[in-house]
Amino acid sequence: MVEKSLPQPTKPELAVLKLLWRQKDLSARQITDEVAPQFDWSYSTVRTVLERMCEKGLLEKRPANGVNVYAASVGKIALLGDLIRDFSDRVLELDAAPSAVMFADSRLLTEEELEELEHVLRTEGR
Amino acid sequence: MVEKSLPQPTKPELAVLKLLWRQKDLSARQITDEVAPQFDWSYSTVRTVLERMCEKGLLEKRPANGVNVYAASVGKIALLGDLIRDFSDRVLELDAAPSAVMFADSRLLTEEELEELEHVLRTEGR
DNA sequence: AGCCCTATGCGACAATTGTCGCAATAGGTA
DNA sequence: TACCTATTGCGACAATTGTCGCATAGGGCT
Repeated sequence: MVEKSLPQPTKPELAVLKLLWRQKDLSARQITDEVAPQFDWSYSTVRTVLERMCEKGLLEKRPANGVNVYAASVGKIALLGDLIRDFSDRVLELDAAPSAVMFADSRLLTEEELEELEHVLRTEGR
Repeated sequence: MVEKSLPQPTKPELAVLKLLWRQKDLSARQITDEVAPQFDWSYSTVRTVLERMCEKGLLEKRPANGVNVYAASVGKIALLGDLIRDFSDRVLELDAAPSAVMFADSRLLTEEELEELEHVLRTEGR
């Protein structure tokens, strides 16, 4: 099967994704309220970023209740797996991707997700 | 003391740094021979990247034997420490930076360097 | 001294990212 | 229905990165 390579998100893009992994279908306004403070961004800026993320296939936009809401279109585990592999490979030059137990206390992952991640790191291995 | 924040190198920049950590004072030609194949870059491109890295303070250029040679001006451990902290913090949202034993089989580090890294990860912690 | 090859300094251009503002429109409310 | 406010679709511009090519200056060899 074809391995689609996820685009590597920039810092703000990752922040948006994290938010949308927690709560999906948020409006631009809601997203702004959450992430703009951290980056010191205006509403306009956030909207542009959202738009571009849609073009890149990171998000999906859908009208609901009169406003557009956004949802992540890449999975959390899949993307994290990719990022971890890239980091361990390209930056650290490790022979094997680290085991997911290393991330046990990550605020991003539940128990199940951790196992899923472990699996991804093993199989998609390389 | 002032903590100077190292610039985050791009992928090709990191590749150049890795090379120069192994062998310092290489000419643009030598660097090209090493890294260009991986990125499929021309000599010109590599030179531009080197020049820009100097401007950013990642490298230093010095004439030697009639040609310019480049050397890394950021330390390997310092930069890796920064990258690891950023990744564990911003991407993985771990409470504590991982211990360096995790990188024991990194092709980049000797025993001593590993200890040094451990130290950096502990102290500069946060 | 003259020539040739290589290195260097510079300039150029496209794509991506960071960062907004504006004019028009759609929804909700008086 | 008329108005007010929030949303949207666009367009714009600067900085960074990716990606070279060219014209000139330097060194070494004959």
